[in-house]
Amino acid sequence: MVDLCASVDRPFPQPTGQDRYTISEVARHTGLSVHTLRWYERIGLMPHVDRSHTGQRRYHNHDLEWLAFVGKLRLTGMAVADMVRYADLLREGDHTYPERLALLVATREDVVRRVAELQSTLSVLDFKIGIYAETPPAASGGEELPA
Amino acid sequence: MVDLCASVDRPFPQPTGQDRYTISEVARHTGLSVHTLRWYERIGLMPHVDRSHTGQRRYHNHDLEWLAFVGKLRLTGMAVADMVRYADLLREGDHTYPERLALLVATREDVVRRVAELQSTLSVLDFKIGIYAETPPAASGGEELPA
DNA sequence: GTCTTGCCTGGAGCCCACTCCAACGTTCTA
DNA sequence: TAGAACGTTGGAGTGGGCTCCAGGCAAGAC
Repeated sequence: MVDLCASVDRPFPQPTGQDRYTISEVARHTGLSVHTLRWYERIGLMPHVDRSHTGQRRYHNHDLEWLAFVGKLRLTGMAVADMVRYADLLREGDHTYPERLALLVATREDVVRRVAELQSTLSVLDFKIGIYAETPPAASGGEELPA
Repeated sequence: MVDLCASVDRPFPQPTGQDRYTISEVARHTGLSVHTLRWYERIGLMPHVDRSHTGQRRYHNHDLEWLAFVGKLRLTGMAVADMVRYADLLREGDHTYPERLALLVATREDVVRRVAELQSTLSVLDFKIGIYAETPPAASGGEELPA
């Protein structure tokens, strides 16, 4: 892809909106470390990041969007290997469409299940917290157990 | 604590309800591996498990209850180290009451935050899945990106 | 007796997702 | 021209949460 903004190779800070970011800017923006950004690239989770004429990474807005999506997948608890799989499928083209959809649907089901699990832990926690709230510190009533 | 069921040292399977379980029975019951059960004990997450006269572990119902609670904490995503901390606090007695309560409340807040995060990933997933559902495989319309 | 099954122990090993390191290059500021 | 600040690489290290292993004991079945 031709870089339309290459006239000035602006080397430093840059308040966003320029579609040409250094690795540390992206780190600040995404909350990922520069280590992690480079690692994502090495393992194939981040496709072909553009480089400046001196070989430094220059991220574009579409890279930030991809990273945002990856961030969401990370929040779902999806394994990094599976995200790499998804990225691979995208690269491979249209015929991988069913597998990609299946991956997303499976992930969605996972998330729904995990939400339910968390809700169940919430009721246990609320029950315990309720006991603590009712019971004066001295008289430990319905307590768990440790000897 | 005196073991009221010790007359017969029943060596094998045992359908639950006897308040005297071998490690493999507990593993089956909890879904944890025997390795993990021993490991929990080593790191102080499991207090003083009773032993048979030959030195084998004999779990009681209160141990199963504790393990069930630990299982819930595990589902919350609480670190094992924090669970150990909680177990330690219980052992230390009533004066640790405020810290225990604080731990549970903090965990609860964590869970609530995680549920919100998961809900937000759900809407992203649904959006993507929607795109896949609308778009015929051939014409990949609003796709993410990988080059 | 010996075979099998189940249990014991301490310590090593494994997988995941980073995280850091050494050695070096590039560019801006003074 | 020097120094600071940022960037590059491949490979090693870290921490969490298990997981496995070797070597051995105990007890029922044949």
